[in-house]
Amino acid sequence: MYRTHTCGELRITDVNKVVILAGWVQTVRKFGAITFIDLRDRFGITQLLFGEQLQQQLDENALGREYVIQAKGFVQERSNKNLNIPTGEIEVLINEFTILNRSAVPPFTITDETDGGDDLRMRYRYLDLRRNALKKNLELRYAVNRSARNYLYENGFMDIETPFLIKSTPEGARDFVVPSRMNPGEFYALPQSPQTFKQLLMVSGYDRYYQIVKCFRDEDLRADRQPEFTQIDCEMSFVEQEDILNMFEGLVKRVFKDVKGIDYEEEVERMSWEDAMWNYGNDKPDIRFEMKVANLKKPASVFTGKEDNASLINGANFQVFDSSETVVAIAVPGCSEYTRKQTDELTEWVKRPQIGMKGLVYIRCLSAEQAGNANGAFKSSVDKFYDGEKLKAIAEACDAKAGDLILILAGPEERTRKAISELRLEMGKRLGFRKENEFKLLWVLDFPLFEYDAEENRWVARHHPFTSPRPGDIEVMINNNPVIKNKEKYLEHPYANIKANAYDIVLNGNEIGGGSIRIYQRELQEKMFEALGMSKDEYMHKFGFLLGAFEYGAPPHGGIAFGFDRLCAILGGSESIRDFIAFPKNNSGRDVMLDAPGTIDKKQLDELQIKLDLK
RNA sequence: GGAUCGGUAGUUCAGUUGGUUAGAAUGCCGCCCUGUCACGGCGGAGGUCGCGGGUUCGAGUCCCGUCCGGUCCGCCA
Repeated sequence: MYRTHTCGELRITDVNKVVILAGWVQTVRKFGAITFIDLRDRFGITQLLFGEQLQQQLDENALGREYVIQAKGFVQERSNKNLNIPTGEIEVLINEFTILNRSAVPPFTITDETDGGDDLRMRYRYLDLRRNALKKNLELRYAVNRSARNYLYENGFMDIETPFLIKSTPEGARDFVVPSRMNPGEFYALPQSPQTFKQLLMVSGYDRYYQIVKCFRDEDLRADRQPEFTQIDCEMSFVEQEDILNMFEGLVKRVFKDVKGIDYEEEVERMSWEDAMWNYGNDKPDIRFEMKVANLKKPASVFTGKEDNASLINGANFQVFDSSETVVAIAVPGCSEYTRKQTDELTEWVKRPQIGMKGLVYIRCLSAEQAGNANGAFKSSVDKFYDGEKLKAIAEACDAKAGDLILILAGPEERTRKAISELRLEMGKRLGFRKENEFKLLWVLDFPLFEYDAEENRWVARHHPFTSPRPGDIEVMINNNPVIKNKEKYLEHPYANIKANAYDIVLNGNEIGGGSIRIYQRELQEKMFEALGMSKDEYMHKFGFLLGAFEYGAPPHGGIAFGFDRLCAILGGSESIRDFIAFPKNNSGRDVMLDAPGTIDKKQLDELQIKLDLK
């Protein structure tokens, strides 16, 4: 028997018990005739006390950090207690010990605040995983997993595995491919998601399917993006959007409860995609704080149902505003006393290449007290062009209050809207509005079904090609020719306004899941493929199996997929999903511990009949 | 594909306008220490300044190239 207890188990009530512990040496503290050793395993740390009679044996077999030892002794109350750890009231007075295995000196300290850099910790991931921080993350990940499975099980969902070796369907992300030895010259693709399989399962009648499943996309990485990642993939039959929203906000609430102990009682807010873009500049707004975008000017072709305030800023001979497609602003609360240095710093911030603005206009809304008069005052970087009255009108349009700092960006629609969204998030962060322990959910609905691809002059599916249009838009889709005759005026094409029967669930400004009600009729699915510019030959070749299945009684169905890694990261209060994956890849898609990917030998290539022709 | 920041002791970092023998902390090794828990004290070892080239009397420092790592843009239905 290696041990009678774990290193996190013993308490004051265990005093006088004879115990055997096994684990890793965390620290050795030697005091001449006695030695303390902190012994660590996954469950905790227990202090061992080696008395005088063992010192000679210790001198002959020096214990280094991370040595694996087994030690037998009896539990005694400490004379000096350490109330910072659960086992801190006791220690084990050791009679005998064995070194089970030695350890080389670790390249970094295995402590909560490690001295190791990212790269080093990745290369020695098996050591990094011994640290509390990563252990807590993986425990949290498992807790989310269990909570989701329990909820789905209780709601009649069934876990069904789907294959990893499937067919390449180059709509959307790039596939990872796997050569087939038995079928020379042919390749499997790894699934970007089990999308078509779960739809086929609905056709087969396996209503309420789920899977916590690896998905693969061969695209460039980010801190929150891995080439292989995990989804909670779900699908239901005989449902409409409302059923899905209820079922899966229930899932997230259950995870909050089980994992964080949070009762999320308020109703989950819902917002149209158009309102999200208009008010936040972003399709996944962080609604923990307000600071909504004020639309001072917009191009005529977008947000056709919305009104801007162009009359307030046009015609003042301020070229920047007059010549810009879009002028948007936010009123930052309580920042009217920003100094020139601070506004200059913000200007530099928006001019960084990632944001790409040419400059920043600000208006300081001084309170009566700050201005030293009864009415307050407005000080701006554009005082030359706008007098006090005009600035006041702009401030009102921005919903700014005395004491606010209005920040205004101007430029081309898409980039400027994105920039104001980034600026809003940055200011929210600086002002402490993005609280780590506050969680706010949001459904974003009514996405456009199509996006315009200027390079290929065609429509691409915003979500994926199996997403159905909103019920009212099905007719529009069927009755119109998808071909775009006038590139410049693609926004006037009927397809530009078709909305999808799709939904994203957003948590604190992060998309944690998304899904749609699917197309389940062959004719509409064919129309969709045509709309995306595919020939009949092409879509039959790629998706004939699905179209065939739709002819045999496909039920109405829809579903959702959650980004499991990202959900865990957010619940764990981290920006990076890598800390929540046991063995992640770096930002070049490499596993630096394995040094993968790697070359394969000639024999393997020959068997696959593959010849390399590297450029 | 592009931008940007970084690479100096085992590790995390500092290193001035280019100038003597490249420093600190921590870790490691040795000695001392009976109540520590970031133990303490004394001593010691430890460097191809990522790599290659260039400028210069002289390069960790400046220039060019390259490799590696971080972040971001494009991309990611």
